[in-house]
Amino acid sequence: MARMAPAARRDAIVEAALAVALRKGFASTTVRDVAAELHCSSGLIHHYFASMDEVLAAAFERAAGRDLADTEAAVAAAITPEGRLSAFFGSYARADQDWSYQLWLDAWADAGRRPALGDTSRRLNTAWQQLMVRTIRDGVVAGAFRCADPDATAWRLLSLLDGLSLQAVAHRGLVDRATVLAWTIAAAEDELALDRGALPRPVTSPDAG
Amino acid sequence: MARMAPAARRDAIVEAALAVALRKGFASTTVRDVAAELHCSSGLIHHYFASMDEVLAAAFERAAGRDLADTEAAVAAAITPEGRLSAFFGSYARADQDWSYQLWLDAWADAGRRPALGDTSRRLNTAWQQLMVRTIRDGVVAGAFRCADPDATAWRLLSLLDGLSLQAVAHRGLVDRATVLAWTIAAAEDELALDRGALPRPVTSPDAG
DNA sequence: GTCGTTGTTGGACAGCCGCGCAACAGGCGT
DNA sequence: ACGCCTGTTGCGCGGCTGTCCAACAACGAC
Repeated sequence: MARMAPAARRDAIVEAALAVALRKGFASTTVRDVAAELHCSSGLIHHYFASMDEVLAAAFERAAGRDLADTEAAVAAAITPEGRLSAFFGSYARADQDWSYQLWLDAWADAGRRPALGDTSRRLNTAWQQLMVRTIRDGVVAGAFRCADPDATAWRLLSLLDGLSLQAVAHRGLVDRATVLAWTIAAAEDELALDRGALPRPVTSPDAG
Repeated sequence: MARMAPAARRDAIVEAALAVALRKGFASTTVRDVAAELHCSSGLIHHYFASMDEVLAAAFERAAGRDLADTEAAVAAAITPEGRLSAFFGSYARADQDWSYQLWLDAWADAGRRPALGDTSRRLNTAWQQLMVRTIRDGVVAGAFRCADPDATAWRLLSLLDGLSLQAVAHRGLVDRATVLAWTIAAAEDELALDRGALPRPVTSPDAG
């Protein structure tokens, strides 16, 4: 493999680790997988990271951070409060993100056993909830929503979304993705004192496989 | 290790696997761990189970099945439809059950990677949902609840409960257990066209640790 | 052009993993 | 008391893992 600047190489490693993790899951991503993805030797990974754990932690942070940024961008791009909230849900429940959501399942399961991963997971989960809190607050200020406790409402909607998504991903087919989205949006309409149908249904790609 | 009757030995293996899994998670529970827990040889486990996946599935089935039976008993013991539904929530969200819920997190995360565990998880999750469906239907027949689609309502309430419980267990302290219970009960009152406060608040033990 | 720094290699290593198997031993029917 | 049945052993296999390291090569400094 061609010689690279340290920063760029480090970046490429994280990116390759993420690509593999998205394909075959967090738990079974190995040093050799990452090396193969990068077409480099396995030793190179350890030249930049003290341990495989660090590689995976960096990959998780990047994946989750990127998803959050995507959702933030989708929310910011919408114009009305209703559109912003729908953009949040639509971005969160994207059909092509099964493996991305699997990363979260892994993180939640291991949070209690691996402190570093647990901290990252807690931090990013809270960031997601706070993004929804801001979206709701803006809507309340604009007079579009009515909500007594945006913080609590955000936790409830996010938890409903997580709980339903969990079934869709872990038990494929038990609950389908379009239903997850429709139910969550309906719940949001109830929480925010909106008429049924007030929140636009985001366009989603069809289920894969 | 002393000779045992096949049924008893099989039982002991499942119990040992469960003990280990509670300590270190399904993903990193190995044949040798279980053998050590039982003070027997690793070969013995494979004399009773075709694969490690089956051992873990059996262990999870036992733990989750026990919880389900407990909840069924609690539901059956209550008299009014409102009492039965509250008993369901109270039993599900018992404060001393962090370890039990951790098993569910592990099972959901590994469901996509271990077929037998995935099947068991799916089956028990559905059984839980069906228990809530029956509880709701009985209440509708008795005239206590109003619900157009008990099946959908059960999935929504269960998913909200799971999503909130997930935060309580994985990110200890972010959401506390009493809040999880209160929010879920309030959501149930909305779903079933009940007045606020119509569902009795179950008594729960205080948070541990 | 030469040298030194450093990104990169690829194999060695010890330690796990699930699984299978031949041998051992305890209890039961006879 | 004998022999059979079967629960039990513990080692070995192939394959995988993370980690380490001596050798190699590309690039910049001088």
